[in-house]
Amino acid sequence: MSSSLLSGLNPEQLAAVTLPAVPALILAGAGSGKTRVLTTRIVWLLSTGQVSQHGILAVTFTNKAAKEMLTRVSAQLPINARSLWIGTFHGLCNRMLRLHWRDAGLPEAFQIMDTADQLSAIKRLLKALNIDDEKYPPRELMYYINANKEEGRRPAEVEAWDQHSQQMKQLYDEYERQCRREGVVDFAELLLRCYELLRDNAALRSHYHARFRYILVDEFQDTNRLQYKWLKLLAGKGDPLDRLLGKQPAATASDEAAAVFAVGDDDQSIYAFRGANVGNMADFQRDFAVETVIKLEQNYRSHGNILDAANALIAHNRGRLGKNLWTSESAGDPIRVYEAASDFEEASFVVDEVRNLQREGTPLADMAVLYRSNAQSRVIEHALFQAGLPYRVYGGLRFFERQEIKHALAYLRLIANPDDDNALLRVINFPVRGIGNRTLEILGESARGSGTSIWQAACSGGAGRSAAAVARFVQLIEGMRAQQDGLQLAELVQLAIEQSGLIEHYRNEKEGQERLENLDQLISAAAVFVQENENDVNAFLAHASLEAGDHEAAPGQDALQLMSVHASKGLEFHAVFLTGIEEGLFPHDNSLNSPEGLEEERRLAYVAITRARRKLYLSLAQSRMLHGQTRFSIASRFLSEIPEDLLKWLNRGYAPSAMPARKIEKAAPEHGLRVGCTVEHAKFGQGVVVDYDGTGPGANVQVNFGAAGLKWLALEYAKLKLVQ
DNA sequence: TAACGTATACTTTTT
DNA sequence: GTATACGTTA
Repeated sequence: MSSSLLSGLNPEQLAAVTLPAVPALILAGAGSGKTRVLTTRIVWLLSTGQVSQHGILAVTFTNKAAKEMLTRVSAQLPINARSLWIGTFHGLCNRMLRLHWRDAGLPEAFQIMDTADQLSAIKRLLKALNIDDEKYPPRELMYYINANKEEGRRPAEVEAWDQHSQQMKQLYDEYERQCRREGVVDFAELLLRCYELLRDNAALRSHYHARFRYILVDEFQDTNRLQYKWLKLLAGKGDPLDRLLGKQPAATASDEAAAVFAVGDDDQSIYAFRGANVGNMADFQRDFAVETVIKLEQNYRSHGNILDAANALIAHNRGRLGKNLWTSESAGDPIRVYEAASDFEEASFVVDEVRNLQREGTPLADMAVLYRSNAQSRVIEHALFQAGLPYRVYGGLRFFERQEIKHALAYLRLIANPDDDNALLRVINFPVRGIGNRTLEILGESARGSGTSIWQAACSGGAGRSAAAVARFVQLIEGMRAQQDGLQLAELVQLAIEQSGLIEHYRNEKEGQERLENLDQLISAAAVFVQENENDVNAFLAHASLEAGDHEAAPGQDALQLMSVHASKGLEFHAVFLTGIEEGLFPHDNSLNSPEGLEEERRLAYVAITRARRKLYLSLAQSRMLHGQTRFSIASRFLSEIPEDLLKWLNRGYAPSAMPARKIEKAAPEHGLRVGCTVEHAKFGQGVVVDYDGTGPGANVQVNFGAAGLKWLALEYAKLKLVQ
């Protein structure tokens, strides 16, 4: 082992990297060198000969993180990237299911549905079963199905008390049937199927159990219940319930269990809304009898004031595992706070300040504007555009989600598996070939009547008036299928987009130029995929579903980074502008119903603050356009949770001279209060007048007190003091 | 069958 | 304010 591998690690990092084969929980604070610890441990394990490349499994949440890990490991060791099982939960499960499709009860060419595919599959199911989608909204059903799968529950295990829940359960069951009939799996199914495969197949389980002696988990706080159960099974810790049911042999001796190295930060858990369960961290310690907990608290990213602010803020959360970041860096600049009269003014503040920083030599790409919700980006984008500052917005449509790409992939899917009704319905009439709704209804009914796919129904004719058009479509697909042998993947893609008429169609469309370019890029993507992986359509299609591509606009040019706080997790910037720290926005109104919701918002703010290396700006707007109307708000409670001495108000005492134009619909009130005024209440503190009713002595005003809520008050009794 | 217009809703998001 | 979804009309 080269000594340089471990040099430069701090004592805690070194301890974590060189742990023996024991279960361990690493609490890695923001900027504490988490990725470095993970990759160095892998390299250390391999280079000291403790384990072979086959014996390690490392799992992450995002493809980006997996790629990063693989790149860093292979930079330090000559490894065969394919023999190392480093990937996302879904990627690794897909890998296992492709290897054991028969044991998993899947067709060899099973296809993966992304969220959009799943939603349309559900809509189609509801239509076929004649279910009122007002009473059973497709989105709700999708959420229900995924939530159950992520708890590891099949329809049979779902409890149902009343009529509605029984129907939901029934629909879950029907949905599964439909998926089976069409040979498709959704994202949650990949995990559940893989879990069940290991649970029910003792031979496979012991094979993988013997193989993966070291399991490393990144972002452990974001795991959901099913992911945790999967990990437990893979590590040889079994599932106590299944053991009781006799579905699994008695517990293997604990020394046989794989060494699970879980890295996470409970303070950065911001995905509870999509099923992440921070409780897994406590469960892990209990279930695996974890004795080694290492805290990485030294932060190598930010200046002291920024860390102090983050620490002070997050200290307001309860039930933390406990951690305090520190740095050997100086305190640095204070955190600058700017209170703007409107969202426009907030945006122009950002523009001015970005220009200043740029003049000082900070590259635009090293500055980020963060916001709680994507809708906030518009105003900022507008201001940046006007100012001629280049910027990039994260969170747009991704490559494999583009309409033209999904269409092209649908043809490929039909080549691989014509029973994929989702794919068939997407393109049977695109480009238009005179197959309308009525025809599809007939085909759908006929398919359902005989329990087959629509493709089968289309093949057996009987499509009514459009029979000829349907027959031509069947021939088209059959023709493509017949030609696929011996073709390179890229050639097959080209063939599909040409023969389907997609190229022709977009060539005739006014705005089709970009789409044509994207289709061209798809051919290139296929060529690259074959280089890096294998010449296999199914593998390519899985790749397209699991790795929808970059979320960002074209890189290259130096550009300011715009993104939601969620999207910023894991990134860092010289300067960070956290905008819209207002009650109702951040914390968001929808999160205020529960204490857990508020705590997640606070963690979100913690994540945002800890993205900044040197300069942090917090800004808010007293009024902003939201959903087409002006909203007034007061400063976020999070602002008051940061010690005042860390903050530098750039315009405190600033009088809102230019209150935004607002149509006066009501007579001028006699009480002198106007919408937008700040008032003080003895009990509720400061708030903003949002609305009023009446003008005389019996008048009521509605005030947003932020933390204390939105309240209607009778002016006569509530002694409101006008502030400023 | 397709295009066009009006109604509706809407935090955050990876796989 | 904007995207999307559905219903109506040519």
